[in-house]
Amino acid sequence: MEKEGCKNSQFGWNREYLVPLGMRVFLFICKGAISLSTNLKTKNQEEILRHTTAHIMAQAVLRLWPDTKIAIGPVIKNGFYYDFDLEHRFTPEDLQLIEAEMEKIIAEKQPIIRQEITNRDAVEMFARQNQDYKLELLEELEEGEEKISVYRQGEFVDLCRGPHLENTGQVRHFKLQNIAGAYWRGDPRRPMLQRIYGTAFLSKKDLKAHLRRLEEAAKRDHRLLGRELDLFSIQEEGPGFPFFHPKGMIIRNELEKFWRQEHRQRGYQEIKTPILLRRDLWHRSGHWDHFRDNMYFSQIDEEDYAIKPMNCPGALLLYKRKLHSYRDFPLRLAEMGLVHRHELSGTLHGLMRVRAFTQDDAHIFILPSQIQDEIGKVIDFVDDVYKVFGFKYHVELSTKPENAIGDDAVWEQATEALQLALETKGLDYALNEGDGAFYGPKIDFHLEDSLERTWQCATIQLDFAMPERFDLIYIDQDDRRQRPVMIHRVLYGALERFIGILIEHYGGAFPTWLAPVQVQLIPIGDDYLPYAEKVAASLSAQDLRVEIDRRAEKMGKKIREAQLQQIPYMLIVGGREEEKGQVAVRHRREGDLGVLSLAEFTAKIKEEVDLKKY
RNA sequence: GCUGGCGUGGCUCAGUUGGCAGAGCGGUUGAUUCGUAAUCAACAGGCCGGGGGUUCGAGUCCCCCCGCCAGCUCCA
Repeated sequence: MEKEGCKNSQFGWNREYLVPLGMRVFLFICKGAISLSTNLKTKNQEEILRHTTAHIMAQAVLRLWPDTKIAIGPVIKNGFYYDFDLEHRFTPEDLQLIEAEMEKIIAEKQPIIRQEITNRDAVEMFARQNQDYKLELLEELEEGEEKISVYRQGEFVDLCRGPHLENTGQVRHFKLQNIAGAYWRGDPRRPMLQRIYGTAFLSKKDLKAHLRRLEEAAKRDHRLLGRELDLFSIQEEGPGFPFFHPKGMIIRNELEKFWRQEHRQRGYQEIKTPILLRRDLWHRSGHWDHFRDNMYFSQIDEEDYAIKPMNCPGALLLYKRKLHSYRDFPLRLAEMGLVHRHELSGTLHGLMRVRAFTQDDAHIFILPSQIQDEIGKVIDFVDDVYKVFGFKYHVELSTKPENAIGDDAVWEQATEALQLALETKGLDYALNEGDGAFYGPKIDFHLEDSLERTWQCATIQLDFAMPERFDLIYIDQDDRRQRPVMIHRVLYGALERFIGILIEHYGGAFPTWLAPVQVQLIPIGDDYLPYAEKVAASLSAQDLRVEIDRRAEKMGKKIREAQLQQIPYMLIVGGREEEKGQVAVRHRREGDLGVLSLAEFTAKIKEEVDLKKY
């Protein structure tokens, strides 16, 4: 590796950034630097590139606003960010300014030098620069690491593990994307910093492709499509409380229909529990202590009530209405339960994050000996359902949170049971420490949407605590009273969020079984309206959703609008079709499919609907 | 909730230094009856998010509130 630049740079440093006397500087310079020519995997190369770009961005910001305190600047999926603390508030125009300054730093081809210094020397150096956040980071490093590494490029130096590129000139294709607030160390009690997000790629082509992908994803935004396709809306009068329009209801109802079929086949019974229940129930369940901040309350006849944020207490009351035998188990009670949660206003997001939503819940009461088997069945159920939609997902196991009920031994037992079930199924999973529900550990299924964000949808929670609190019992084979175990689970998660994800997943082009309008009839002129009516009636009789475009518009316009509405099939009917009892079929993706008899078309689309093809 | 940005017909957006609220799309009506992604014309449509203030005069300037957007935190 060529080190020429490094030599020069020794003299290029700004005085105040000079290493304190006596500090042991290891100038094996580019040792921690990585040349782009090395045959590292592209992903690692991209990460290194992005990390270096983050440093260049911080350097540029410091040049433009010298009083800036820099916090941290890690690589994230598809990019990087850096957090800054400064008086000036960044504007979108500033991003261009910063980019221009970055271009200068890149043109300077500054060598990037790794140095290993003692913590004390680092403290001295960052103290001189008033980099308080770095000092805080150093305090935490103090214990473990004697030597810490810093990376230097020109006048800029940052506490960093590396690795980095050899010099700033190797960064070519980058873009600063947006500005946002972020708490220091993610802690709401700490100062709010200004975060700049950006990305960088090895080639111009990759960068362009990535930016194009983002644009494409933005076009699929369910909030946009929800309006364009007239599926739902959220009015100013009810932030976080979505309205479902007639077309959105069709999707919702189809999802529920599918859900009910599947549950019936798997031995679930459906229930419905009230939305409002007395407040003392919520004390008993632990929600008052652990979930109060997210709950809505009300008064009826001077009694305090709570609007349910979860369905479990209702299901528990239903369980307790009679004595159960071990022979009843697994007792599977499913509920499309409408819950309300007071989410922070800033977190609301279309259908993805709302304040009222319908969980496709179920509470399964089992013997302790049935845990493995039943959890396995639920895992299979989730997989079967997601397959129908063609979703990618990953699984996480969440363990005991700080804010929990029940003792440690029980938690351990429950967590191990879930772990075992996952391993039995051979599923890879990530461990999510401390992220369980307050009453039990859980397995979460995360779906990936078009922007590569992940959303928690299905979750399976094992609960020993609620049965205890509600003193649930069953009678075992020896006529003794025993405590059942309870599983809480959802598949879609929340219908609202799931629909939001579906909208983005399909880009509005719903598979025919879900499409609000499955067939759009397009008569070429008024003369053929009667025939169109006849065709429509025939299809409707087959339980298909048909609309006729009766407007006095030209065919081209009717087709265009049906295309924009992403209607799966357009049937163009004129004199030629009427004569032979046929329809001219156009598919939204495949275009003109030619002429079919009405019977042929009906059979084709029926099959597509029945098989839930997508 | 926090930080920053933004609110003008249904939608996308114009609107000089404060001086008569506009366009395109959509809608309605009329004409047109058409063969695989936009026919023509006319008309209607706005408490410029809400409330205070400054001013002879506020869409425009100031303050408060509400909502939305990007994130943070939190979550189905």
